[in-house]
Amino acid sequence: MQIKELLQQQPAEQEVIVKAWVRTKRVSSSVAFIALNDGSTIHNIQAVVEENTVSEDVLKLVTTGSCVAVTGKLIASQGQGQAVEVKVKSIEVYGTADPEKYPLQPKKHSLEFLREIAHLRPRTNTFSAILRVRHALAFAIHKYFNDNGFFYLHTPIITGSDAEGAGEMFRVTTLPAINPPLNEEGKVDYKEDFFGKETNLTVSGQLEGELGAMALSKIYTFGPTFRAENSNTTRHLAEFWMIEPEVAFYELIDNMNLAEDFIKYLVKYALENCGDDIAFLEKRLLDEEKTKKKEEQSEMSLTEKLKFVVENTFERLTYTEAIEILLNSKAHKQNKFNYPVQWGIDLQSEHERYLVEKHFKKPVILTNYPKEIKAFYMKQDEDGKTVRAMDVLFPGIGEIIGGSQREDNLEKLIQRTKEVGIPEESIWWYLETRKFGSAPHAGFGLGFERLVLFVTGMSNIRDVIPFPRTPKSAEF
RNA sequence: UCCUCCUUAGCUCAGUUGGUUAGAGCACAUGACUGUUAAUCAUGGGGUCCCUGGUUCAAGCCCAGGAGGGGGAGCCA
Repeated sequence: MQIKELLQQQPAEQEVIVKAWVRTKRVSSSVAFIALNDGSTIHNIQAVVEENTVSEDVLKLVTTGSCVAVTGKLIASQGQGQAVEVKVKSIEVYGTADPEKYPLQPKKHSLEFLREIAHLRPRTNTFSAILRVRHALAFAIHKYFNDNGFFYLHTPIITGSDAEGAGEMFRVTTLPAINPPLNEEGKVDYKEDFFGKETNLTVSGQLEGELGAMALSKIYTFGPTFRAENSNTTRHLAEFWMIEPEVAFYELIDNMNLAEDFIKYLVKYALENCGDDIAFLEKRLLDEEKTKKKEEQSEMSLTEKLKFVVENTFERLTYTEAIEILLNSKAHKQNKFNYPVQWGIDLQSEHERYLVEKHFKKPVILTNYPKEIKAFYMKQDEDGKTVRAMDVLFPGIGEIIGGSQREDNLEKLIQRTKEVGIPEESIWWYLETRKFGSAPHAGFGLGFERLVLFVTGMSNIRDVIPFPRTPKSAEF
């Protein structure tokens, strides 16, 4: 039985076996207490070893980090702090952990240090809580879509199109790194490569997702995504997970409604199903906040923040309206922005942060951006200047969703590909969806780790994925 | 990639103006203690001061280069 279940049992001296890792051991002359955790819950179960039940030699091997199977009786706890505990009959040690060498101590460790021991950090309270929340959110994503008539479409991880324009790509090749075959021009001859052409890891499943939506109407993808950008920030990974719904017959407004409903559902699901873990993370956050200056401390606790998102509507406004607000802001008038504000600029983090954290103090959906700063596939507005793009901006995280209604008019789409320099033949299959039975449709990409960041209240994206891949870092 | 800060015991960090044998808390080991909650108390062991080179009678401290890490920016999800 897992500890999560055991802690909910009525203690009636029934025999139980607990297989778990030792968190701490406290010994006095006649009794020893062992805190055990198997990752099923944030809570430990306490095993009580009374004198002469377990040999000294065995008890000596029970140290922080070791793995044991404890057999005993489940009884009501005599001490404070827990309802039940295990009165130990015997202990089998599965694996020892030399206390001189085991890096996790029963004390607070810095997140930076834990990142260096990513193979062991799931054994800490903080990371096991994060991983359970991460799981719950992933499950809720599938549940939401399934319950709403969406089909899970598996888009390829290896792609032959380099036209998505979402960022630098990782090359996939079986050609030798030294002396690869060359063509007549002296360049690498990809005709000799495994796929007979240049291939990369996907930067987005969207283009293929659209193909699915043009047949199944409502699809979503949820898979790993790769960007070879040299990004060194708290919100970027080289390998991350992205959710991309794509829906036929949806226009921008439907897309916004979906995005808002979807996020609220996920946050609510976490609140309802991960209460213990979120409570733990909230406490952790509170301790951390205490070390900060007063003005930097957040006004809301983690739970309050999550409830606030669930209970309030997201602010919706156009890019043009956002620029107006920025131009009329004190920050702009007092020259506080590092980047000047003007219609046509790509909004900088400081601008987004002003809108979300200072002006509206809630999630914001920005729409109808200038076409020059957005992707070629976004549907052009009637004014010829803007496109039906939408970004969902969250406090502390920035862009959590980027999406749009797609251009469904073949001529207009071809014209845009020409303007931005994408060769038609490289995405002929994408263009054909507009040639045969085209339909209005829309979709978006949600950064999974950014969502997990928000729900857990963590601040570095490397701490919400088990094994982060970032520039110069792919250990584990 | 740019800006900025950091690197001293297993962990978190202190280390004065460059000056003898580099410190603390926690962890760990040993002992004490009839029920603890990251137990408590006592004692003890533990150091390539990130690396390379330089300045100096003398470098953890100053200078140059490099490596690793944090935070911010850009790119985006």
